[in-house]
Amino acid sequence: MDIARVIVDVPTSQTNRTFDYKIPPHLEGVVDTGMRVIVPFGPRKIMGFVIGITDESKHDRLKAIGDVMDLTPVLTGELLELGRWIADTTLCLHISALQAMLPQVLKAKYEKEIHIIGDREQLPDRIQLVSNGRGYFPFDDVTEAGIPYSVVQKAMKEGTIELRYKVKGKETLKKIPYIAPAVPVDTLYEEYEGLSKQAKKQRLITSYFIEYPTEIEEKKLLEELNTTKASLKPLIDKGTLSRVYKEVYRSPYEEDAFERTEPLTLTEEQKDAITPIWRSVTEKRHETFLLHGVTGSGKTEVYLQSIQQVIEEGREAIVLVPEIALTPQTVERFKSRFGSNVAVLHSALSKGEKFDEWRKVQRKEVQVVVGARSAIFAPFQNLGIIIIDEEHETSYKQEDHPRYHARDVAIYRGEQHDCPIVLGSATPTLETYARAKKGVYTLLSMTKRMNEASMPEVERIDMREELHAGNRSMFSRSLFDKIQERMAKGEQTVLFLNRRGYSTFVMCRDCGHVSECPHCDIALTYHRKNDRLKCHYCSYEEAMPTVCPSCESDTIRYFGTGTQKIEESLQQLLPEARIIRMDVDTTRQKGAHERLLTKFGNKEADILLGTQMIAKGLDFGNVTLVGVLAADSLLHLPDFRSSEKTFQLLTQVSGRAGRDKLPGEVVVQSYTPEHYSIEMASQYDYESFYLKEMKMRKLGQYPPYYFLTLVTVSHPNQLYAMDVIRKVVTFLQEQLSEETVILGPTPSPLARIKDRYRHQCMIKYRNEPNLTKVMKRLFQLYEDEIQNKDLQLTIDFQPYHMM
DNA sequence: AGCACGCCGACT
DNA sequence: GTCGGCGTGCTC
Repeated sequence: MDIARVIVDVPTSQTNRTFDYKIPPHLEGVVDTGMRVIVPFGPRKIMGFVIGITDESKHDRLKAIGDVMDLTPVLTGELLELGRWIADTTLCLHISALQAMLPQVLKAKYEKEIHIIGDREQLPDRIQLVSNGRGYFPFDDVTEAGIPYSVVQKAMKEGTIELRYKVKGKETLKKIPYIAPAVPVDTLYEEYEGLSKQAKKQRLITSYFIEYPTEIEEKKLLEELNTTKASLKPLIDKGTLSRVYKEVYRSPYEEDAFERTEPLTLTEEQKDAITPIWRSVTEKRHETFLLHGVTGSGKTEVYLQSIQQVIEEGREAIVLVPEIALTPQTVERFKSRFGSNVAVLHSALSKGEKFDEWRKVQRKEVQVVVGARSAIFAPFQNLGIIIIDEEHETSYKQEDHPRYHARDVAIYRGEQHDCPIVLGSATPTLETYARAKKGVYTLLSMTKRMNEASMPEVERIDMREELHAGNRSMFSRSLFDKIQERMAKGEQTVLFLNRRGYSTFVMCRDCGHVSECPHCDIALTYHRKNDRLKCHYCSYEEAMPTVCPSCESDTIRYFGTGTQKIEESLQQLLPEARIIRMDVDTTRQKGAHERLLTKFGNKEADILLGTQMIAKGLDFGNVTLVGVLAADSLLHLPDFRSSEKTFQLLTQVSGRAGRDKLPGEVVVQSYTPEHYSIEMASQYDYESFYLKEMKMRKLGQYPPYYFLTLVTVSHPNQLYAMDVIRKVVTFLQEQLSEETVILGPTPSPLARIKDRYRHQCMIKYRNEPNLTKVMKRLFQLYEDEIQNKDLQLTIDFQPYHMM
């Protein structure tokens, strides 16, 4: 058993297989599956994952593993299996699947260096110059100096220099210095006696360690004894004391800052919901639950007490929360129940912080992880439950490689660990609800809000009538009156504006010219910070024009997110109102999101005006009015899920009103208030919406009746891309069944990105058991063009965005 | 992906 | 002759 099977860190289809390496004697018993190793690969050295250990190989003349990068495996056996499964089902490279399961800092970095090994005198002058006396230096220095590679090559042949490849994978552990006595107490006494009378501080320090002969954090020691490093240094130099660095966790959340909460008494509904979950936990049985509970019905308490049960049984829990809802408020609810038994993983943490939280899991220091999508890969070995809150959120699907859906991964892991999965939502996706109705998932319903609160009354306003009545503002008369009422009573209002299309673009008012990216078919976005225009898809940037590039008029200006405009007009109508605006502009800064919410929570404002980001998780008791300014802005997008998204958003937003004792009220403005998604959302009638929408989906042959798969082809040459997609469609028509529908080929909605033309086709099918196999063959068919002709082919199973 | 190797046209 | 540009093939 001295051969390791390794997946190498070379993301291309040609190396998408294992490579065998000999385990050298000094690493025998050290190398283990799931470890990262450094291996020679051609002339260089690269990182690889050991996915198996055997005693035979088809290859003779194996190279040996260079070194290990981990002392304990970073991937468990189960995660290695999961990686293979993700690669198989989403058709991504095996290495990409493995990398996706680990924190960013564990990704290897590579350095190429030139080492001088021969006589310096014999070095070519130009290299001599670059070396500047150094024994080795980065390879890039040579390239930057404009020295041709042949010069390097020659020097290598002559034996004066050598190329060395380095793999850097040292994750940055945060270390802080501790001071400890380096000699026994008796010796400390002697040292103390030997110190001169003038060395007051040194005597003080020594006497401290005579009294407490254990290690102490350097900072604390110096503070306590009111001294500085200067007096510590001679003691360390003499060898009386020693400085040791100890690893610490970067702690984004101070543990003791959370007041502990006790489990609340469950309502009847909550009890009914939690009992089957508990049963499944104790019986160690995999089962997927859909916890369908109206906003404010206390889903979180059900999660918390389910987790409690899991912890008591000595097992572990993963809680997924949408990125946008992963606010300190959410985290606090888990931290205050389970304290330091919780690790938190989300994008707002620095890479180092994420790694530290991940390591708490790896070292079995916590039993609970709360995090966004990628937290589903937490390396627990004894999972007792996986909870996915706000199951309908689209952020659970990763949009680039690997294109996995956290829900699918959760169910896969649940099967492996024989544990339940809980999908929670007030507005489940139709796919999920349909499965619950079919009995694939177990449906648990909670229809009442806690503390007897009723759902706020919703008033639908027809903005067409407002217009007829001569009101041309963004605010209906009713909404405006109600805002004023709240202000008079000292209560608060949340105003919600759906963003449509792209945030801030630049348009000429004279000729309608819109500044677009020269490399992509998309409008440029205005960045106020440096007064420049930027492309969101490539890194293109240009200065904000002062006159229109097309007609030279000076009426060119940028159009804000809408929230800005509304803020201005609202301020005009209500000069005394204190308004907080939350959108991409005001929350770009780190921590701004939280700061604004705290401000609003402290009642330092009357109105909170914002986009999507305020739809979730806000829980302010003093908010008694919620206004939706343009409910139909999502509705007319060319997306078969637009009705569903509208329903979800309206329900979500309405749930923000009247969370506490005060009754809430909701005003929904739209130009089509009679649309079923708006009407049924205002009546909180999920069931009717579901039935109606299912009919629409059936008619349109959309999910959940049909599955979708999107195939996109891109290439710098448009004709070439079109030619390929046409052939792809022909191929698919031959390979797939009669009933399967292929739409297209068509240009993608974003027809050009980074100077690449994009064409797509959509596959709609009911039953296509061999689809993955067919798609694999499709990849093989174009392997050469992908490798050598700059062709890109992407396949997205169950796409969320049709781009 | 990188890198070597080989073939080609284009320069000092 | 040597420099750089690309196409091709390989990495245990």
